[in-house]
Amino acid sequence: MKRAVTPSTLSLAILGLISHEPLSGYDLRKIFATTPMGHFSNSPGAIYPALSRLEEGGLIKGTIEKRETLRPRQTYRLTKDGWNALKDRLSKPVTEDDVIWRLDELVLRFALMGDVLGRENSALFLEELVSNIGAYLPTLRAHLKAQRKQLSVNGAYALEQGIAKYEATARWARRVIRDLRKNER
Amino acid sequence: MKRAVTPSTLSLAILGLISHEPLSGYDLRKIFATTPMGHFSNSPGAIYPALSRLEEGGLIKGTIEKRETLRPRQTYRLTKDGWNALKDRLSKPVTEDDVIWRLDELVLRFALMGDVLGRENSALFLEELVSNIGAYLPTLRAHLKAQRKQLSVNGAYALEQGIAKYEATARWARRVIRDLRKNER
DNA sequence: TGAGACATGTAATCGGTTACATGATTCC
DNA sequence: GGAATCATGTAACCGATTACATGTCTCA
Repeated sequence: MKRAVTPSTLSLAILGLISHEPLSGYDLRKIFATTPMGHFSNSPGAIYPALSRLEEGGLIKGTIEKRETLRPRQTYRLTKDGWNALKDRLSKPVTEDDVIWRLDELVLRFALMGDVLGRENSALFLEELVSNIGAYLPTLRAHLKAQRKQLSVNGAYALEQGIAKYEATARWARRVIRDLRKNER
Repeated sequence: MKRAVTPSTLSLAILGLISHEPLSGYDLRKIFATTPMGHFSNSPGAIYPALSRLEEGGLIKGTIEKRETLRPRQTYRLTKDGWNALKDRLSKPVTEDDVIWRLDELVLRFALMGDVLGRENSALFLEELVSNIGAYLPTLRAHLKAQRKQLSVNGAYALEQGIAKYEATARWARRVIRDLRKNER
């Protein structure tokens, strides 16, 4: 019955969106197709199998609306296990590996955690993010300095793009931390 | 004999690195493991099969060094077809889809194109990039404005991170364009 | 003589992509 | 009645991940 659910980014996005309100596969496709929500394919070949896996894993439960008609619409909602799984994935500490390999997923986690973990925990998450970026940036800068000669001209510039991207993300995070704490009530 | 080669990002990275100097699978693994070169797995299960596919496709050719010994080292170099394929992939126009879905691959293309396409073409590539980012940013800002109410607090902030990332990349590109043109000789 | 770097591969598994397939409902 | 939108799915294929497997060479 219970099937292990692979913690893919897509499954996290689905859990997060469904936690907000019950959604059908078609709804999810529309969200991915028409909003800048992460970068997920809106192809049925990705979404419907993912929903099946989540349901087999016991994290979501589908209910058929408008039974009677053929081509019924099925909306999914989180089960208790699903809530726990979502909370776990959103609460994981931020690692330097996340910063290097999965920055987009970290931003997705932040986008989804508001309702689940609250404002102050969101701010703490961003503080972790800033601190990990702060730890990684010197590595990047050192690499640029040490390898300048071996790197091609364009290669060195590309590295600078990576550095600029992280600096911009850290600036954004610091600004949002202030905002979240200021508008606290 | 000739096998179609899927244009994955990994295959582009391999072609680009090999174009610079002949490399073995182990060399590639080391580069992916120890430098901030794109975000590629250094696992043998990804690299050796990719090399095989490229060789079957006639884009690269391996030569065994130190034959005699067991565990010989094999380095690969581009064939004429490989050069053409690399040039083609680096010369493709920048689309808005690339900007939305494959920004990292665009930066990789820039990093690799110096020797192949030259300085002025690199600058032209960045101009295309800047112009496509310029076309996409208003869409993103409009979405933020229009959806502000529907979006969760964190969701709106996350969108702002996306905007900040693109702005930083555009700033970087404009600076590099000036640099490339200034240091021209 | 043992650790660690050098060096290349395979096998099972799995998620995503692409393409295909089907049918209902709504609106002009 | 035809187009567009709503709505769900399957099948073939393929590349990446993970884990396993093997053996060499160098140096302390």
